[in-house]
Amino acid sequence: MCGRFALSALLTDIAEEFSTKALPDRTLPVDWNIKPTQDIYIIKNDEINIASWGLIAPWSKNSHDALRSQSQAINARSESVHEKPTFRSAFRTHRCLVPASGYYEWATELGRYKTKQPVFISRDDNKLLAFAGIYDRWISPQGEIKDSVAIITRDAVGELAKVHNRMPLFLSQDRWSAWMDSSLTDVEHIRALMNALKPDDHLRYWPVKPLVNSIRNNGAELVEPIELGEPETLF
DNA sequence: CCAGACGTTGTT
DNA sequence: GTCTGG
DNA sequence: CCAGACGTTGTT
DNA sequence: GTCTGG
Repeated sequence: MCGRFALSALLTDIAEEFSTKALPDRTLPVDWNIKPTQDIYIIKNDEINIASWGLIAPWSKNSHDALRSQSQAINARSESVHEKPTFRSAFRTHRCLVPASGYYEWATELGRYKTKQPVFISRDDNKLLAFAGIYDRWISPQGEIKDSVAIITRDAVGELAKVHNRMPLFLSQDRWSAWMDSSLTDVEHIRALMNALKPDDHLRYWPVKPLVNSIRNNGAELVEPIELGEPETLF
């Protein structure tokens, strides 16, 4: 799954990597502990925008409902995103990418690490990760505009399955433009874009200190590899 | 018909 | 807003 | 995702 | 134990 991530690249680097022309009207600080409901960058076609992480249910009646609903919708399952009331409209017409330097996963019972051991996952080629996302715009009764976004997940594969049974859905560069093409509304066609040949291509991971657990902690030390005394090799 | 959910994760 | 369960 | 609250009264 | 907020 994906419930915490890092983005330490500068806006100009993100723009270069995703070939975007338009930049947002403000800059977000680099952050090694990005959490749900926080503002993050999203990429839609050739522009970078800012949206709050966690999709606001379209029928939310006030800002409090909106906050609560988005805390519950930070991820959308790729298997069902096209039919869930909260997500289906955004899935049809508001697809985006979410750039990340890497993300955190907490090991689960059957994996290679002790349960709750945080692990940092990133690319082995220093490129940014591109999570598949869906966003939507919600307007409060007071007229406040809130853009929000959810990250799509799938079954974990390969090495990553030894850490956790779910992982974010990554889109390879050759699918970016089709994914972000809002004129593409055929649901089955869109769904087909989520079938990656190598869902874990270029990924690597290592255990990190539990500093990331608290949202009050931040800094590059959160992603530093650590040595674990006696790794449990169950495979 | 109205009321209440609408989401994901992991764990049992 | 729309669907499901009662 | 994890951490932290989970309650009421009266007073400022 | 479960929900909410960040």
